[in-house]
Amino acid sequence: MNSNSPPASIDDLCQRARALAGQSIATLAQRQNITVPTDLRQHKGWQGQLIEMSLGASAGSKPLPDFPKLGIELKTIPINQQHKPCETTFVASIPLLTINQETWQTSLVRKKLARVLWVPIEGDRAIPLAQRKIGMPLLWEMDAAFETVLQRDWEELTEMICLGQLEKITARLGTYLHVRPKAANAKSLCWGIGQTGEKILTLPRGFYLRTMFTRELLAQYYA
DNA sequence: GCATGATCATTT
DNA sequence: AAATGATCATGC
Repeated sequence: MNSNSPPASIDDLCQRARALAGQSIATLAQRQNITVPTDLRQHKGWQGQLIEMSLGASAGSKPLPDFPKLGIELKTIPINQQHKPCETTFVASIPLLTINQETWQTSLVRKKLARVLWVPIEGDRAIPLAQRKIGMPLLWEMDAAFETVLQRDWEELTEMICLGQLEKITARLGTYLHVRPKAANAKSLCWGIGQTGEKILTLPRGFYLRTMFTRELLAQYYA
């Protein structure tokens, strides 16, 4: 599914990424010999995988960064007509029963967000998918200012999960990071910790980045 | 079920 | 219009 070789270096990756800017989804799909779906309703991950292939990322569901050798995570980010992110960004699933063993320093969230190649893509549903264009990618490293806020969010939300306050957690909590369901449907359940410390069946949850976070991030570099 | 990739659809 | 809560596809 991927005949593209992985980038040999960060410079190599950056060059490849920059070369995508201005290209359309149709163009990239043709190069990979794949068909563009009418829309993303039943193909929600398709666009991300197209970019992975186009940049030589290791495809598949391995729990590794997209570019293992470089330690870089790839994230596409849908942007509106004002070039602002119009969706949240999924970061990681939450191991509800064992996250008490984690700290911010050891957390998957911190690992995944340490270095990210953000690839903006037009996401306006009025634009046919095939015609949407790639924006200028940004190789980003978490800085102290962002980390301070992310850490605080992570610690507050993680504490609530550990204390059995799962049912009190809503997506309204958290400045940059928040917690939302991450499931196939409402019947997909997993075990979590309830109010009195008992195990309860609940929806799987994940950490997501608010649009405000990616909006500020992109604005810093493209302002 | 949980990892990968997210967007959809409804509410606010 | 933006945010929240729900959902879709695929592989192991």
